[in-house]
Amino acid sequence: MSGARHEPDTFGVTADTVLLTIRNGRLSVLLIERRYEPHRGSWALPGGFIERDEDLDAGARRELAEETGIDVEPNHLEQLRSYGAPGRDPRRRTVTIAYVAFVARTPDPTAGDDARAARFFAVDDLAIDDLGQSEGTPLAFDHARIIADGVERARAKLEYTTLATAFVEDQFTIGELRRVYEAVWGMPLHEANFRRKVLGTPGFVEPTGETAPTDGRPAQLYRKGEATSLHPPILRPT
Amino acid sequence: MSGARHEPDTFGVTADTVLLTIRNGRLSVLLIERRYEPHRGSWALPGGFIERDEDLDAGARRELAEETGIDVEPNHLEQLRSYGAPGRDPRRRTVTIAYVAFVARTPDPTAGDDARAARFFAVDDLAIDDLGQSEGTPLAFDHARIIADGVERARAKLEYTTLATAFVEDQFTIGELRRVYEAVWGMPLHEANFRRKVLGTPGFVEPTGETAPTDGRPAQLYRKGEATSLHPPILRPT
DNA sequence: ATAATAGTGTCTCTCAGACAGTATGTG
DNA sequence: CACATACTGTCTGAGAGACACTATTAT
Repeated sequence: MSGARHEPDTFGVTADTVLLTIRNGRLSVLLIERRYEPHRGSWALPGGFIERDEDLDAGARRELAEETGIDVEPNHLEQLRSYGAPGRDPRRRTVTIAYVAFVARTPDPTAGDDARAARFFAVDDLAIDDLGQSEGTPLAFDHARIIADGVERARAKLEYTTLATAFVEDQFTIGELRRVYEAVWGMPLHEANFRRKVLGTPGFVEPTGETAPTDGRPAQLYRKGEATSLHPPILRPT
Repeated sequence: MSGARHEPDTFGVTADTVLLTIRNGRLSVLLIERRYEPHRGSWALPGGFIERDEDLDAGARRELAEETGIDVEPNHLEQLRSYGAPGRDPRRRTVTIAYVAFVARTPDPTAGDDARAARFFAVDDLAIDDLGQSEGTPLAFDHARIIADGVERARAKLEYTTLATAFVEDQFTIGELRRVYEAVWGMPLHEANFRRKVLGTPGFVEPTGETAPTDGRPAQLYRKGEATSLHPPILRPT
């Protein structure tokens, strides 16, 4: 960090959150429709300016709750990365600290003051290309790029952590867990091998002894185990 | 991001870089001794305030060069994460965007204006504990934690990317590459299996046809291949 | 009965780890 | 020669992918 020779330039600092969940079997992200300029009427990530004495994580959580009514546990929120290109916000120089959150089913979002609407979009429908541009719904700022980076974080973390359990209810079946992987990775998985890998990874899941009805044979219910990282990892098929 | 209802608080934004290299077979980080308050006389990461119309990456690179005389290629610099706890800088509210850089041998650093000295420290000698506190050299701000996070990034990236080639010269032997892994991971690797894995990963390295003398039989020289990610990964032994 | 999903058993191929042995330089 | 490092060959065990088969529900 620099010495005190000249007064440093000032920035606005925002926190924007990529909240991901599975809706109707599809990986989905929570967006708001902006009520104010800039990008009024565009869809954007929920977020806003960090306050003077507020921790970054707390600010992300507060803004998410204010704009969408959804409150996430602090440990379900993790920093993604920061975006601060000059000109990314036409008002003034800003840096945004992007967060990702992974949740199971939530209550329907309710639009807060700064938002005209708040709802989930299936990530596929946004059709974000390699350059971080959405070919579907136009997104505010550089939020298409941020969403793409957040989705890639989720895809990578499924491989070597127990993140998938964040997307399902407290009790869940192996089939439900598999459908999380399939939704996030966007590909079908081999059912029998998936089961063998999950049950063969100590601490990933624990049986509860209960069963749940399905469209076929009822399934054993499990809950999240103590492990947080997977050894060995469950790798994406090539 | 919030609407325009109230004027947002302002932050100073800095970029600090964890520049890692291998010196004397040990993973080492470049630090400067601070000339000015706060933390005058403490060792710190090179970095400083981002300027008004400057991209974050460019600011990190500029500050690194100003304070240490070391200029890194932009593609050898990647964002680590941001740190912005209230009170982390006693002067004013700041957020720092931390970067990591991975380089082969560099010219010796030369202390710039804000630094009384600049030199490399073996990461082990800093003895950073799980809480991100250095038990050896006292470090300014939250830089011990940032260094620990940067080192963990390097350790993780060796597994699934060709990052190791950034730590060696343009031409290198398999033994040199193995010693990079050993220095970063802090453990000896099985020589024959390491060779088999590296040569069996398409695009990791390409033979040059030349040889280099060693303390034993001369070794084939290789250069970096086209691959950037490793399939399959080279996993850390348990 | 069929359809649908849960769950088991097993074969094969790849690959990591381990180890033995050979090759080629220096002192 | 001994010594050091580079390099090769091969065995074994773990695990991924593929497939066949059985189990248990609803309709």
